[in-house]
Amino acid sequence: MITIKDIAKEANVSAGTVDRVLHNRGGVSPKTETKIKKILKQKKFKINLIASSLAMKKHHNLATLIPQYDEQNLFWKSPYSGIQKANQEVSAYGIENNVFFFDQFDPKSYLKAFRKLIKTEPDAVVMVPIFVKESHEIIRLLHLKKIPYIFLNIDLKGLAFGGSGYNNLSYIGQKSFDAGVLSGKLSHLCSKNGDEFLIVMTRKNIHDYEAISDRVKGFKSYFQNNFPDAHIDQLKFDLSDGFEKVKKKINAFLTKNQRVKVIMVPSSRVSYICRAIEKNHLSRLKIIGFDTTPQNVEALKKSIVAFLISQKSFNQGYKSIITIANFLVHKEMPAKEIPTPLEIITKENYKYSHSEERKYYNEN
Amino acid sequence: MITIKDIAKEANVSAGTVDRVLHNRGGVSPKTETKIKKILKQKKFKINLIASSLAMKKHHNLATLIPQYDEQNLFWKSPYSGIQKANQEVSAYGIENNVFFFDQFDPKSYLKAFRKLIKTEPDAVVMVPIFVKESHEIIRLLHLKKIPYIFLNIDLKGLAFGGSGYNNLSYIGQKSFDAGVLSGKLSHLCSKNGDEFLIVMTRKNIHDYEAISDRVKGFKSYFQNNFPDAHIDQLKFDLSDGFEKVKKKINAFLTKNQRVKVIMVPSSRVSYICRAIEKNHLSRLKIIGFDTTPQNVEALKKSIVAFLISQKSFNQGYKSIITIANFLVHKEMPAKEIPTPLEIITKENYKYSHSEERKYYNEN
DNA sequence: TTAATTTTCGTGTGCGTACACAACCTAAAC
DNA sequence: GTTTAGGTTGTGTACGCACACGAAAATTAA
Repeated sequence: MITIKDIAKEANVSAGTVDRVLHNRGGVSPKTETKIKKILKQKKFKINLIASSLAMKKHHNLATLIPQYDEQNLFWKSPYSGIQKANQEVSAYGIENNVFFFDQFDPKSYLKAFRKLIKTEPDAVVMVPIFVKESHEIIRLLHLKKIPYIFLNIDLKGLAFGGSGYNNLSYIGQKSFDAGVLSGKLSHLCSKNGDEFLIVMTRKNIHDYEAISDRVKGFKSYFQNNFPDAHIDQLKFDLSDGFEKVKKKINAFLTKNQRVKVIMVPSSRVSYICRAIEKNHLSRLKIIGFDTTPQNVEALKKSIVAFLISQKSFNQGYKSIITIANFLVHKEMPAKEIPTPLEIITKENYKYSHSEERKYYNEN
Repeated sequence: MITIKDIAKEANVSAGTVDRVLHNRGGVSPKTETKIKKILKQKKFKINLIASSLAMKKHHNLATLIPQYDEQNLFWKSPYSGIQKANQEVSAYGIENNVFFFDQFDPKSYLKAFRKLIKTEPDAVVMVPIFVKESHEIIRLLHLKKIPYIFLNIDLKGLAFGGSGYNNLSYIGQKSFDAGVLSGKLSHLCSKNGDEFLIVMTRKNIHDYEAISDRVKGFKSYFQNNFPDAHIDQLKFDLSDGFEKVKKKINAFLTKNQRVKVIMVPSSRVSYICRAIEKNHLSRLKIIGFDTTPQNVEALKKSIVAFLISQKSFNQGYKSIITIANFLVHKEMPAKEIPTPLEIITKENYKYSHSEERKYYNEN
């Protein structure tokens, strides 16, 4: 292993000088600089990240703003687990991450959590910008205080204060449109000529609306581009609709439209829909949904759901922290968009995915 | 962040003493030991791995034995890229990995590469045990020299020298049978009642035989368990069969058996088979194959292939090195089997997978 | 009681890098 | 020739931990 000292000796200078050219810190004569650079290349010197980050050890202070999960809504447990794992890893680099939770249905709790957050004077923020108006305020403040921030899971677009768009370092999440396209492809693959398709939308989590509508757009666009004659129906339910009403409506529809053979549910509530569908309909249906919530996986295992498209939200949470940590410690500029893989999950490959995640689920 | 010094101060001892109880190095009175342990727990002290591995700096010496890739056979490029990435990461931990290549069709080159390898006196070995007899010899020597080893990609089973099986620390690779089951599921999903299925086997890479036959077994077992009436045909080609012969045979078969609608190729040679099939047949076929070689991905993008099941061999290579590095540095015992996720790749989600891998492909 | 051991513990150094500070050297200004 | 400013370079310390060495304390033997 080549060290700075080795290079220094070779170039007849001190380690400090080598360090200066390594970091373009200036104050080195052109002559010695080129000399050192040559030796650096020749000996293939690579900075020892271990020693480097130990030496830096600027204690960084992160903050994360995400929705609280509960029994009814486990979706946000997964990214939180990923965040926890990342927290553990980066703590050795002198990075501490404070997580602040809010109620995903209550804008006020969102602002309240942020006020607590900002008091800790974080060096960077990871946030899930659920509420448009409130997020705008939050981002304005972050912008003012020059605190870098990244978006997790929701790619909020909005006019920033210097012009152009928000200045989030990066967005980490799924490309919902493409996920929809994929669901279209899968739907088509498991259909035959003459089959009809049904999209079932629930609007339980209003904030998902953007992502859900993008998925629907992607789904439709797949057929538009490849099989424009395909017949696609759509059912919409609202928060106010109780389970019984959903049940009635959907089964009536399926009875009337016997040629519907594939159902796509563009949200994580596919298992809920499945429960509403009567057995005699289920047998002819291929059902495709999103996200590997415990209930959805259950339906997958029972072969009620054919495919789940996972956004690997555990990895999203994990990656968000790692990304911003690398930015703080190694000044590594992240990509503006870090899309999550679109993972196709079936009964047969579920057990091989999410293995690290399961470890964390059980530990907490 | 809690440091050893913090603990030492709290316990009115020196850092050295704390270090002794942390590593069970003995020479500490029971009284102070319990006291320190209590504070350790109470303060939730975690060793700073960064500083730890910097201080240890035991220079470990790894060795890897894998097949050489070439233009004809790009399969092994992918794990090698993963290994390279891992090499770079662990080099900071004072771990150096020497890679030795051999010709995957030549047992002699396998032994020759190993002889070179063993001269470097490695502390641990990552190997792809392609040849049964020769591997037995190699493993015997490793066993004798008490050098730990792990299997990559091929889970060779054999009687060891103390009894029971080989003592590889771990196997990292795909569970071929389950991959076959998955291919069965996908095949069935994109078929309709009365469709027939065709398995096309090529035996170009003889060493894959085990994995390939396991995939076929898995495929069949899926139908056995779920749709025992399904009609499954099988075509086998040999090394000696030229492309023209393959073409003739397969097209004749497809002409004769018009009800064949799904083809499963249990190897990475699916694009080769596709090239052999005439256009008029292709249009009615759904084709499923394995591994994301450049040619296969090309066929996927052209919608000739419907699904590829990827074994993420880049990750396999990467993980093999990381695993053994963790074993050497942190004495972390790996799982006996580390199965790779069974990733389902379609035209629509390809671009979101293998993103890190592509980076390495381009760099090298 | 003192000497010889053994147990228990503190100190110091090094791992490779980052960075502040000090020291030096050159050349211009007086 | 002396001063001074500016450009260059060397030195020292810290980061948190591991480990060797030796000192102090406790125990046993004489």
